Amino acid sequence: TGLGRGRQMDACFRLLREVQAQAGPGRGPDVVTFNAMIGACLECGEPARALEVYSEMVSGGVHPNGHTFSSVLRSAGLMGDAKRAMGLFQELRGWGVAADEVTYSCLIRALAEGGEWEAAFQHFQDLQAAGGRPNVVVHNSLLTACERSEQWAAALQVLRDMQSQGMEPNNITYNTVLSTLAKCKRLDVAVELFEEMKASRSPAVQPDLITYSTLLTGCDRVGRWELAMELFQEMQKKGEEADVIACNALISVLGKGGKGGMALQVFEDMKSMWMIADVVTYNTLIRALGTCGMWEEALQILQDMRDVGWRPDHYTYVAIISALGRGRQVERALALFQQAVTEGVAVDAPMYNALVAACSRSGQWHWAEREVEAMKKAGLQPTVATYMALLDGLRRGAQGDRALEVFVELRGEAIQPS
RNA sequence: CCCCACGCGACUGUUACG
Repeated sequence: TGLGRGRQMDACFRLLREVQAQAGPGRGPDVVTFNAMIGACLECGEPARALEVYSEMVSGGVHPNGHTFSSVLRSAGLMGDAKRAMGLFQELRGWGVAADEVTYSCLIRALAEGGEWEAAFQHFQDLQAAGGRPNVVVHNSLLTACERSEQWAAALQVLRDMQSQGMEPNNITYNTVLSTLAKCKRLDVAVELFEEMKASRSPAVQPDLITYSTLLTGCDRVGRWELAMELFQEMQKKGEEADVIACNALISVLGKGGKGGMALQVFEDMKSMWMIADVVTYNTLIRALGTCGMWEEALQILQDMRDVGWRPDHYTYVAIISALGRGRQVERALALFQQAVTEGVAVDAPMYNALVAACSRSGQWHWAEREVEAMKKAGLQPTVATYMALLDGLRRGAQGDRALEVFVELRGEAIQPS
């Protein structure tokens, strides 16, 4: 466990093998040993290896227990593998292990990550039907399932059910519902719920830093930067100290609102508050500036980012290429794309899409065509966004016939036109 | 033998490709 927390996976495995080598009658790795190993794999961000250890454990005749299953269910969740999670839950039954609240929260969480919100509800109801009384955490996990699958009405219903059953929702409960509403662009409902939190008599329910950040994201989704600013100030007035995540969310919403200058100001304020701007901050700011047409400033921020020692990642490149595209700076966009390749940053569809869009916006439809070809050659399937960017270029270049051909082509690739 | 202790598990926010 200690080695796992210290991200020393290899050392964990060496230790496990050592224990196995010294195994004798009544001596050797037991459930707890294996559970600790599985937990260490999770700690190190290796859910697949966690599942391998589990297989090794059961094939070695060691009986898994409840802890084992919660960990392997979490592993399946991290891999977004709902099927596997359901299979593991069956295995738990086969071993005669009792499923408790932790087991259910992990199972529901795994189903959530796999997008299987209906299955999550099904298991939740099974638990209730079996006479179980899911606790707050299990409810919150179910809400996470709603959040991931963007089921805001279901999420609200879960909250109301909790209240009518006399179960005390906590901040996490409210924040998860708010996040669902934000994702579904229901800021109106979110604000109502926020008011409900403020009016709550429960000490466990009071808007916190996460509540405010969630609302900022909600504002971002619907382009309400003024409200976002108000909320941010209200938060500070209440003594909640803004963190990097909240500032990043604020920068994002300001960018979408066309307030590049204000976004830059937030960035400056962060520095004066000794806050460490992280990679997300830089990426968000670059995107914000790009959205506002401020590509020169965006390039400057990219430089600053490097100067302070951050490595641009693929979000950075997508943001900067798209910023340059908006500024009709194709050559620069192409150069930066090349740089991404040189630096070993994974080139994916979004990056090509931004590049194709940059070509198109600059009126270089034949370059756009060339990049789409390059994309295919790289083994990447063009997406709707790719075709939209390409069609935009053909439209600008008055290439009607070619546009029709491309349209037929995309239909043939079973791409759903918007 | 009993009691106790120790070791393993769960929930919320930030950068969406056109």
